[in-house]
Amino acid sequence: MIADPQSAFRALADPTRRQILMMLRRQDMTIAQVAGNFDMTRAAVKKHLTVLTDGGLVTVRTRGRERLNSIDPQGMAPVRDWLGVFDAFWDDRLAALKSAIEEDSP
Amino acid sequence: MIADPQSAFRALADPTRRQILMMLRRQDMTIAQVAGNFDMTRAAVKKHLTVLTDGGLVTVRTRGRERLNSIDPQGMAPVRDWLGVFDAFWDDRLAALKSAIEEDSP
DNA sequence: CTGTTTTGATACCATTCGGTATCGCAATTG
DNA sequence: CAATTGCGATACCGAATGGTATCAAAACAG
Repeated sequence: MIADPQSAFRALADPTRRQILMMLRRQDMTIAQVAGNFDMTRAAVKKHLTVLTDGGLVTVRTRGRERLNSIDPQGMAPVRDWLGVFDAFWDDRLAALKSAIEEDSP
Repeated sequence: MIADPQSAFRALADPTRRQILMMLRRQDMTIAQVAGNFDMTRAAVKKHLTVLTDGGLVTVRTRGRERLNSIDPQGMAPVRDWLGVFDAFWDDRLAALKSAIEEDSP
């Protein structure tokens, strides 16, 4: 049984959130730091970060009055697992294509 | 340069659409066939299929008055490519975690 | 040709979503 | 203590989204 990927897929569907993930890849950041890189209010960024944490892609740890956001390395596992189902599909398709070609040219 | 994954991520964000992809994995289907597996109107399913084709995940071919929907094997490439950027990140993180643990318990 | 079937297109509705404005709270700093 | 700083929470707004109902068009059957 694999985890429900819905919240993760939902989190990845917004370009701003994917951009935030790209930023967090380099270093952990506070909300204010993240917001400094966007033309939107801190509250809006906070909402995006909430969606990302709900999706399991980001974790938060408190340090004094700061809240550091970091990527959760395990977060994309449900997404990868779901997409992995299609690997077999690709293989099947290609195999079918291959045998079709082989039967065409005996 | 990799393709913009926005439309594909958008398409994958809805559970109904992911379910449709799972169904199309087994066989190509008309809109009516797909709609037969859901408790919603054909028009609603048609909208989902439009989002899926916009995302490059599904292609349509006309056969008589039927419109057969099939999965596009190349459609998920932009998504995979985008996610791939985080592979190196995972490795780095896990390596850092591993060495941190090893340094903690000698 | 007439009627049925499969589909596309549109108008419309309720909900969700991305965003701002604003308030209040906790932690540092003077 | 008071002032500042960083953050969370909420109410509110416009736009997008998921869904229905409905109509028109194309392809096949009789």
